[in-house]
Amino acid sequence: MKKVLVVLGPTAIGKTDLALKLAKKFDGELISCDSRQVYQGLDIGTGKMPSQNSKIKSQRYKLKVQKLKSRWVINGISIWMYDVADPQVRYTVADYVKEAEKVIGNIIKKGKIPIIVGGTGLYLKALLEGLPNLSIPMDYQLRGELEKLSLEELQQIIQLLSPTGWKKLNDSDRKNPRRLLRSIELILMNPYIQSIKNLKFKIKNYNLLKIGLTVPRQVLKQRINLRLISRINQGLIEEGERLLKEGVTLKRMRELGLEYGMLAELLGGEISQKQFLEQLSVKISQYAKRQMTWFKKEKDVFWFDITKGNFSQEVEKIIQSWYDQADDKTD
RNA sequence: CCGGAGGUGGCAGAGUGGCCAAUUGCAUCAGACUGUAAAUCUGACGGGAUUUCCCUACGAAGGUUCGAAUCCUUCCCUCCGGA
Repeated sequence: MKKVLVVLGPTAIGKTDLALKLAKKFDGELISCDSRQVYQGLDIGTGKMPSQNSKIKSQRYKLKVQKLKSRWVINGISIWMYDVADPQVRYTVADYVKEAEKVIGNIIKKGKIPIIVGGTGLYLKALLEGLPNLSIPMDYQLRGELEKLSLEELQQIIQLLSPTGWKKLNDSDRKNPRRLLRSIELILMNPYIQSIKNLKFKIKNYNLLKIGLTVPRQVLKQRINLRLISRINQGLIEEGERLLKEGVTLKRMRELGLEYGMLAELLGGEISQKQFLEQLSVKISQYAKRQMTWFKKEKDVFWFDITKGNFSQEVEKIIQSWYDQADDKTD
C-alpha cells in the first residue's frame, strides 16, 4: 500500500508549517485540502503564505516562494491544489477529488510521500474514502426552480417523491433548504444512478497516517486574532479590492465566506474597519469550532496538542516508525 | 438647577397590569453535514427539581392590586436640550 500522510486540524493551528517541515524531512509534497485555497488570487485570506512564525524565519532565511500554474513551491517543496480554479466559478468537492487524486498518484509515482493538509472535512473525507453520490451531477435547471420554493414546499416535495428518502434525513437536514434541494436532486436522478452504479468507484487503499492538531480553545482564539492582524498587514483588504477589480463580485465574495465574506461587507460600505475585525475574528473562531466538531469523529487520528512542549518531535517519531515500515506489495 | 428621554437577561433591543423566565437579533455552548462545506442547517441558552414545580430576576426602596417588568411615590444613574 502506498503511504499517504495526513495533517488535519482547525484553522490557524499551523498545519501547513508542520507539513512543510515534515515534507522536508520525509521527502514529501503537500496537497492542500482546503475548499478556498483552490482559487487563484485568494492568497492572503486563505493563508497560502507561510504563517507568522515562519514568516519571521522567512525574512531571515529568505523563504523562496514560486507560484506555478497549479501549485506553489516554497523552499523547494511543492504545494499542490493551490490555484486550480477561477474564483468566479464555483468549485466543488467533486472537482477537488478528481484533481487531487491525480496529484497524489503522481507524487507516489515519483517515490515521494503525499502529505495532505486538511482543513475542509468534507473534501478530506471524499478524497480518502470516496463519496458515491459525487458521481451524480448537479442539475442546474432543477435547482433554479427549487431555489424559488420555501422550506415547507421543499419538504412536501421530498415527502411526496420519496417517503423513505425523507425518513433518512435527520432533523437538521430536514430544515436545511440546501440539503433538501440536493436530496430531491438525488431522488430525481435515481434512474441515472442505476446506470452508473456499475462504474463502481475505486476504493482507495492507502497506508494512511493521520496526524491531528489541537489546542485549547482560548489559545486558538488568540492565534486567530494575531493571524488576522498579520493578514491585514500583509494586504488583506487590498486583496479584496483587487479581486473586486478583477471581476469577483461582492455577491461572490460573500459566498466565499470568512475574510472574503466580511471583505464584501467592508468594501460594500456596510461595516466599519473595526466591525470588520471584530466580526471576522468571531466568524473564524466559529469556523474553527465547526472544523473541530467534524474532525472529532475522524477515525485513527494521532492527536497532538501544539501547546505541549515539543509536540513536533513526537509527531516525527510516530511518522518515522511508519515511514520505516516496508511497503507491502498488495496494491 | 429646569425641561425632555431613558435605565430589561453577556450585548443590542421588544414588551407597558395576568397568556412573562420575559419576542427577536448577536454572542456563547453543543451538534448535524455523501456535489455551494470558510457554505448551509439543528438544538440549548437565569438557577434548581425535572409532566403543567420551586427559587431568583426587568436600576433601588417602598406602595396600589387577587395579581406588576408593566400603575403610584421617593431615591440613584445615563443621555439630549436650556440656564
